[in-house]
Amino acid sequence: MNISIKNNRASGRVTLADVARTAGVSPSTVSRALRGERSVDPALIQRVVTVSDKLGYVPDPAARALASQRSNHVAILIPLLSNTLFVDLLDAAQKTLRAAGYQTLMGVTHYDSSEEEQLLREQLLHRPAGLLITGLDQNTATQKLITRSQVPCVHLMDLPDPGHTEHTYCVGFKQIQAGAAMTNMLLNQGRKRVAFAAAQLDPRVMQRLYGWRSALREAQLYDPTLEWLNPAPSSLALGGVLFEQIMKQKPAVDAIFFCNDDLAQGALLAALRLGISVPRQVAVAGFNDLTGSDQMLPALTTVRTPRAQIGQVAAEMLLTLMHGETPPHAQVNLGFDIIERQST
Amino acid sequence: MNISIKNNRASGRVTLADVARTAGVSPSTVSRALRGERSVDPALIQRVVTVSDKLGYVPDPAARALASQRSNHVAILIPLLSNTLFVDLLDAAQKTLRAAGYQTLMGVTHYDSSEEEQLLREQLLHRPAGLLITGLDQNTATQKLITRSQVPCVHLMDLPDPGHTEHTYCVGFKQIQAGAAMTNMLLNQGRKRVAFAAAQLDPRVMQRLYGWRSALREAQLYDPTLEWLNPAPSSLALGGVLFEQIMKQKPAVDAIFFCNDDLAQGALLAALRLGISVPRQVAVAGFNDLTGSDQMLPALTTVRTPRAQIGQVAAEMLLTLMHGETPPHAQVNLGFDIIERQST
DNA sequence: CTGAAAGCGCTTACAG
DNA sequence: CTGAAAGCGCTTACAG
Repeated sequence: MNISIKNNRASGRVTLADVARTAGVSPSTVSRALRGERSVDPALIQRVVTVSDKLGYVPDPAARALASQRSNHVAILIPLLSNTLFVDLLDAAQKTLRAAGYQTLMGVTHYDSSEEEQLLREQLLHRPAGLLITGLDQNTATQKLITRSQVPCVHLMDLPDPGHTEHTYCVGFKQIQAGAAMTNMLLNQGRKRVAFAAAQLDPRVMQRLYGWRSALREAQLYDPTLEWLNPAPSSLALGGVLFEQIMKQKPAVDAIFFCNDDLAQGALLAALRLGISVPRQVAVAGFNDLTGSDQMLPALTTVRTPRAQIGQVAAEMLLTLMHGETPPHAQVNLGFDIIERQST
Repeated sequence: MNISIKNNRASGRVTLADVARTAGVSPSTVSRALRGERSVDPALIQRVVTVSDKLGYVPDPAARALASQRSNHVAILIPLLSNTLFVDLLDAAQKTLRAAGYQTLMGVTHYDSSEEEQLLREQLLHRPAGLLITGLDQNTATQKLITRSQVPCVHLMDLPDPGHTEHTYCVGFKQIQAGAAMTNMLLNQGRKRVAFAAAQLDPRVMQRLYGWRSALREAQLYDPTLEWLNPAPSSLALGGVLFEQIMKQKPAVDAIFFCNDDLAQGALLAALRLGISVPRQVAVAGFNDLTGSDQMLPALTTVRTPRAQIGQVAAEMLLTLMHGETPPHAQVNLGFDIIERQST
């Protein structure tokens, strides 16, 4: 007796047809039963599942994708892999999605909207079941691609202004509010000359800048010469450079709010090197609460952003959408926390 | 006239059949021409390519995968996303692979060999064209999966002992040599009581430990009580803790070699907090040259590992393998550099 | 060098 | 609730 009578294909793969034959039902029924489609006799479901398990049947994703025009891939677009922020997002989303049976297709845009568009085009070929995309600032072509593809999409990290785009799904927090909140905290501590130092200058960084501006304007302390905007990529080293520049050119500054923790950490290390006392002479604040910020000397005051949670909640919202259901809220605000440590 | 006479399918998608019809050749020929198969009339290739471009034809990956039993996915398995080391690997590999038309399927194993096995099983369902996998320490089931799948595979970050596994493709460096080299450098600087502090304790960390041991044994300075091995995940905070422990319990130690830079950075920050002078009282060395190590105070002496290069070269080797060719060398040693800074 | 035909392994209207 | 049939869009022996 040859066991292979159950399965006479060359590949050795157990197919849906094998399960159907063994269970004594049609392939259609196996397909429906296994996908949990309603309107299949519970007894049959039971039988099909049993046989399927016994034979060790696993559906072929390619065949499924071809027939249904929808794969089990979920595409995710992030700007960079060199910023832990986005890696945390990716990690959390990927974990949630995998648990639900989806494979993550990652794309790195390098903050380049045409690269983003090209990447999306490629990913769309795989007919992803869903799409996760960082930010709200896609170019027109990309927006069209998303709309036309009909693929459910959730945006990460930011929220639109109220009134606009009610139909855009997103999970994040108000960057502008976070920028204002940290600035206000510094003002409440009695700081009068608060600089804003930023790199990369992506749309979310700009929002934080606007928050800083509005808080200072409200306090009648806005001084445009205290904006230090550098389009270069964010890094520890650049933070040190910016810090030194500011201290040299604006010695009266009594606080510096950096748009990202790596810059602020670099500033703290530069302060140690230069013998500048933080926070006595100048307060230093960061953004994101990245690894190491709590270990710095002095420990860094920063804004803790719920990026892992954003990744997870966005993935869950996407899952809902992919099931054809409507999430209770199209926009989810996960907020942020001001973490006061010793650097301010 | 309706342009859609060229294409009467509901999906609106331009298919290979559309190209064949328009070019006046058979689908087989289009398929062959587009995949650059030898033995197609150059004139026909020309014609097919032109028509294909004009119609904007893009092959459907799912159909291709189903028919050919091979997708354009490349699976990559890494332990963690929270260690920049692996993210650098992923980033470089992904970049190289994408340029060659492949989509990266990432799997995060959490240093768990049965999770690794499960992940690989899932990835194999997508019939990847190639596989990149961190380390050489897969469990038996995983090894069998790889072998049976016939999918070309390249291992990352480590090299096998000479003599064994000539048929295992890998790109990395000798972890044991790197461990010994850093230890010898410390000894050459006149250090006599060199501790080794490690976390995570994955196979590569253990190799570094063996390198440290052998160097100290050779110098007749080996002291087993100077091994600080902690299985917890590596982090800045843990580095600080280990540093404090060692200094308290082994005050005579004059150098500490940490198995990873995050630990060493944490140690440096702890030293600042505790008022312990580095390198005067104790030298501190790390491993990997991660972001920020050059910015520390004092700047961290470490082993620079060519992880981005490893990711790229491994991807290139995999590409060769996927084309059915044999790479000139099955094992590529990319070496490492000792970076002497101020902490030693 | 080229084509007709079968097949990859599923899903999904369409009937019943 | 179930099944027969067509079809998803390619590739690949097999002939010629």
